[in-house]
Amino acid sequence: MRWGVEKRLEFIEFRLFWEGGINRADIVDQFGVSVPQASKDLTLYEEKAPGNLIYDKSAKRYKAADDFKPVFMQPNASTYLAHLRETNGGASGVTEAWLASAPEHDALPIPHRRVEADVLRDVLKAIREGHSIEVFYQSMSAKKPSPEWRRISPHALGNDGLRWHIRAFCHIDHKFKDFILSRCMKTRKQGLSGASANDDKLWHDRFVVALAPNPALSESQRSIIAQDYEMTNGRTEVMVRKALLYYFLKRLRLDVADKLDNPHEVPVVVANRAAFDAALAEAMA
Amino acid sequence: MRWGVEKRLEFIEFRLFWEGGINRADIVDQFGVSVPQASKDLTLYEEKAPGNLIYDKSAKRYKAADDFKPVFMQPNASTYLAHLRETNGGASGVTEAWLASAPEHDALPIPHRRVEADVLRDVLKAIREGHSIEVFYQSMSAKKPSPEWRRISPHALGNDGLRWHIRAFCHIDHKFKDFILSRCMKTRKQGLSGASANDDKLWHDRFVVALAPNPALSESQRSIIAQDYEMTNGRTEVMVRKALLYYFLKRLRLDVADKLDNPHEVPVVVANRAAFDAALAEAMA
DNA sequence: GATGATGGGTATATAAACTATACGAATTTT
DNA sequence: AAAATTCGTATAGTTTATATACCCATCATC
Repeated sequence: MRWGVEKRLEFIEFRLFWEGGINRADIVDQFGVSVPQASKDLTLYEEKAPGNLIYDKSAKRYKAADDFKPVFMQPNASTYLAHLRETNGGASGVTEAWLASAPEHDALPIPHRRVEADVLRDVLKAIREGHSIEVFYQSMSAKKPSPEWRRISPHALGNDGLRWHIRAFCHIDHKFKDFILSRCMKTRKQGLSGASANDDKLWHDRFVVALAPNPALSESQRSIIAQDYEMTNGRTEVMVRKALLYYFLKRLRLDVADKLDNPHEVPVVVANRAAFDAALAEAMA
Repeated sequence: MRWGVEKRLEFIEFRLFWEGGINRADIVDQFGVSVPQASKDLTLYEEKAPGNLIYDKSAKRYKAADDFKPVFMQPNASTYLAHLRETNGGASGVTEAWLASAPEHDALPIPHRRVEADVLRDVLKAIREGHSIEVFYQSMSAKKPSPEWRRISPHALGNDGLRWHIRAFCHIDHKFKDFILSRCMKTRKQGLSGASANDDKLWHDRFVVALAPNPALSESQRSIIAQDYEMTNGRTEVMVRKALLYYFLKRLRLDVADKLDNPHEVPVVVANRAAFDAALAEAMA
């Protein structure tokens, strides 16, 4: 079966599962095929996935059968929700509007300067080809009130939950650091790499964070949290790169749990705190 | 031009821009077309976007010209980064692997129970068709140590930055509330809606949060933050639904800024704090 | 400096996919 | 009862893609 046909069948199934029904017109709109072709696609889908399709004459619409069994996709809530989130942001670029009758929804607005496509493209190239590059970077350091050109040897990208960083060797400070992608305004001439990606110990080393339900919670609440995090024996372990450990602490509000927050707002605490603090100190050095 | 052809040209352009080069083999792998067809596609691309394509005989690979000008897509860093993030999570479902030579990357792991696809599907249906539904829900309330069936009339989905909520009228408490999607284990019989979506005042009302650079920062740092957030006159305004206001506070760590964090970790503070607190109190009532 | 492997281009005949157009049937709206 | 909508399907013709074949350039290896 050709790629285009396969995609259309996948689309039919996606709509059936997530939105409950589909039309010839939906297919025509999405793929720009003719009406007879859309008919054929629906017939073909019925052939490949017998019993999934029921035509509701009254609604003039195909509906998913009660015992609907997907064959062209694995229904995955995360995927659907990711699509939904993209819908929000607008400007989708490559992605299609697979979601027609999306529910009303909203995500927390995270205000931020946007990343320049050309900058990202050049950084990706430097990572791929293993060379250094100069970025016109706005540091937060008090000594550097205006942006300046800095040579870096990038080797990876990291996301701290709110924004993306470039993980790179800094040719000025002679060590590996994070550079916030949105603070890179321009790039210019490439050069030789200043360090091997393998030498970035904090990036490659991971610390195993042990999380346990907040002891300030009642026993029944703790057991709920244990289920929520799919814990075994009241523990769950999360591998976190040492370079991301600090952000992990902040994002999950693990630092304020016992001080400020209502216990039920901080569901989990770090169980191996001593080791965690040691690893964090190492990462911050 | 047919949809399939268009997609392949878009793919060629995507790879050229973000990964710097493309091969016949890439097209064959991605779309399952024959080798001669991939050749024709590349020729066609050159026709439609003259000058973008340069064949590097030595690397045996088409490369993007220096003055590459995309015609089939708008290069958008957010889109690329969203793709990258999906790569991390695995289990992509519908999305394709447009990224071949993705850079090394990692996102902060956010541990959580996964959402059941069937539950989400049923909730979406209830929202779409405007009826109520029973969910087997694990509340955090101390009075309800084990999950129980609750009838809700959902009307929207909300994301607090870490997880998705159902925004719904609760038939037990007779008010609109958030239900954490991953804590809904099962669903069962539909019923009549208990309230109109329009009556959810906290969902529809938005509060305009005024953000300003943290005054604890130096002047030069404040101006950097102002650029970062694309502020005008040292202010930026963010519209936040009152139902999400509390999460906004927590997620941006606006509550701990002055108490716990190093100023340069909390770049912005709320400028209209009195009004903010009033709106928050209203939302929490 | 011949040899083979690899990656690209192209020609031909054939097959599959798709369009345009047309017409008929079932159902709902007016 | 008439009009509109949505489906299905048939026909003839076009476009797209395949399979197969053969040629060319570059590069690594012997």
